[in-house]
Amino acid sequence: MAEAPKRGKLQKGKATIFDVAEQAGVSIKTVSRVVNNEPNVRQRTRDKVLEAVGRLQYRPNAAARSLSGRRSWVLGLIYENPLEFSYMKDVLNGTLSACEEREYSLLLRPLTLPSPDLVEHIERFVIQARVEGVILPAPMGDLSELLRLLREMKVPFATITPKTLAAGQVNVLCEDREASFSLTEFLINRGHRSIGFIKGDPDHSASGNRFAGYQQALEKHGVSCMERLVRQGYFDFDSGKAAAAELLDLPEAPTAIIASNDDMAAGVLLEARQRGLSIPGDLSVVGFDDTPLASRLWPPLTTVRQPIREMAETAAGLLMNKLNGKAAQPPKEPFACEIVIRESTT
Amino acid sequence: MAEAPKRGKLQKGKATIFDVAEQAGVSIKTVSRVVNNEPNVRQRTRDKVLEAVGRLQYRPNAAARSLSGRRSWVLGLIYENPLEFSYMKDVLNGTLSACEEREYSLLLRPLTLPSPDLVEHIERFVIQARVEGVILPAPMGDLSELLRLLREMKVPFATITPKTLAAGQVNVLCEDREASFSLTEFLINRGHRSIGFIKGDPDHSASGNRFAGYQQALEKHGVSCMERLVRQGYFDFDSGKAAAAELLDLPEAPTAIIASNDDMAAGVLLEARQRGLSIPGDLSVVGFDDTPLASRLWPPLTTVRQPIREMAETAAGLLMNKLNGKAAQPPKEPFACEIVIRESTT
DNA sequence: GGATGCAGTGATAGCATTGTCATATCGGGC
DNA sequence: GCCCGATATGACAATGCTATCACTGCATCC
Repeated sequence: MAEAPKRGKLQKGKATIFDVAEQAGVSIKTVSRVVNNEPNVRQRTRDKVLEAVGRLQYRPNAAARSLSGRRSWVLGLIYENPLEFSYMKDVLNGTLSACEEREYSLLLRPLTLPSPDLVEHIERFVIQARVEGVILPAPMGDLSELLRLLREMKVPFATITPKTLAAGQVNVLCEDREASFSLTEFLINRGHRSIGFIKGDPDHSASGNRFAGYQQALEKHGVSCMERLVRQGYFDFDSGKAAAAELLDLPEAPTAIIASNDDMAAGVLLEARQRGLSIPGDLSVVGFDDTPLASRLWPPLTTVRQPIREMAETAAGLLMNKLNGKAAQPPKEPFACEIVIRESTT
Repeated sequence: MAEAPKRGKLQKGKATIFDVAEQAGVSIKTVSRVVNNEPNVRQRTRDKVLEAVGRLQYRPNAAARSLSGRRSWVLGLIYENPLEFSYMKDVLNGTLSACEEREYSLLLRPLTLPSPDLVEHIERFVIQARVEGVILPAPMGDLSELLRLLREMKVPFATITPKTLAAGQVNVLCEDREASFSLTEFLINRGHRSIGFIKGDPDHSASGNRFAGYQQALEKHGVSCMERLVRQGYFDFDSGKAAAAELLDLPEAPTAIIASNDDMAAGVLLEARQRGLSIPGDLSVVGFDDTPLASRLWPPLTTVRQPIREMAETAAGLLMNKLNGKAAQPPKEPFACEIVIRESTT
């Protein structure tokens, strides 16, 4: 009856910092130092503590750590809801892998646009979970209201977008314009002069950039950009098919069509096939993004690929550096895109 | 200099339960009651508190709540790493939506199999983040080591798998066998008697079930199941294509091929096309899962769809019910699958 | 009229960690 | 042998919440 033990009996995996301290014969603060790799702990002490940690299977309690340290070690990923999956798959993989490396957790926040309770959602996200920083893959970087809100809440964020944002922001650039330029040039070099273009959703800044690249390539090679060869699409299969129908109905139909993503290109392929056109004999078709779809279509699609996964990983990494006061961003490598030539082009 | 205020000046979104209590003129415990919808608070008091909450933009701090309440309000989703995306997309959407509804957070844990440090990963996940329960989409339910580990750690889990697990477990069943049975029967009814089958990865129990459904349908209709018409695949495009090549090389090639998923069916389509076969004229092809790919292929693929998203949502919901001591699972609805007939079959 | 019960409320003790600051120890230099 | 500055360690408060239990009224019961 002398003195109740400070903590209850140990249960596997439920050891606390007190148990470790007791086992190692040091104070809890020292355990904390060791566990967090802080300096000023003698090697012998460190070893003792680590041994106790191992024996007790001690794992610091994330909640306590975050409450006490006023750091949540949580990153948020805000993305557009009906998600373009092959893109988000890469974003997700890249972000997760960066988080894992630095022992951050990742919280997902799908957003259906337009979102009337955006503020509500984001506040919940940021205040309640105390999210430290947010990753904004395209097209979230285009939502000025969201950016404003995040700035107002003083939550650092990293964008993956074709748009250059204010300096000092973490901003990994998609080279959409360059990619589109190369792709168009590729077609021109193959002899095409009448090249149709199907734009993407106007709310995505990628759409504008891809179109701009197309225009610039045409201009460079002295091919006039004809408005009648440009159609509006919305990044989905059906709009691609519909736009292709219009283009192919033209008296002087184009000999090649650039769709602003692979899904629309798939639509073009279907429309062409239903008209009995041979591809690439009668019509060359190219897409964007090199989704898994591209290689499974018939014929396999020539497309252009950006290293999305790496870009996301970089964005998350830079963001975490910023959160931890590490050096300003290392010179952003330019993440070159790559044309993947398959059989849908002559 | 009389008495320092108990808390510092308010900053937007940083109000604590003390601030709310002060504003509302009640104790912090009462605020806690209101915020957590606990009973035994007079309506007038409740209103006062809610008003203060609104004015101060108070959001309970998740870390403090979880530390104090010994509940993390976090669910884990463990999935196979190179993810089959269209499947995981549905799983993710369903799980997230269930979590959102009940104000849980979701943590992701991709697992690359085989995983030598599975134990390490899971322990980190479960102990450090204090994950309360885990969702295991197929094929994670097949990893007996993982299940054993979770049981040992006393972490409840919910599986989405064709396999029936021990009673009392949350276990949403995929009707793979039934789906495959229907699909095979569909082909038989269309007159096919020589039906090839490409199995999936033998490590996924779905593979076995899909094959079993095929066999049973053949048997029911008195069509003998010929071993030479069955090939092993691994759920990927290339293995599907290779298996198709073997089947089509047969002296008496099948008139229809069932691939155990859409990606392999896409491989079959490509192989058939390269041999100049007309589809569905010379060969009918069907897949599984109704991925976006299925409707974009040429010809669009007849396939069978299971309501994965709903299944995941249900699994997560049941799991959370269990965690909160709610009634045992309501009679599991049988999540019927549906044959999606497109143009790849006669 | 005193005991009983219960809805409504609050004081206080955790929860498991990190931050702050004080203290102990060490290794030299003289 | 003593002092100094740096290094190493610990005591204790703070974090923001929930759990526990005690307390206050007030209606009900015999």
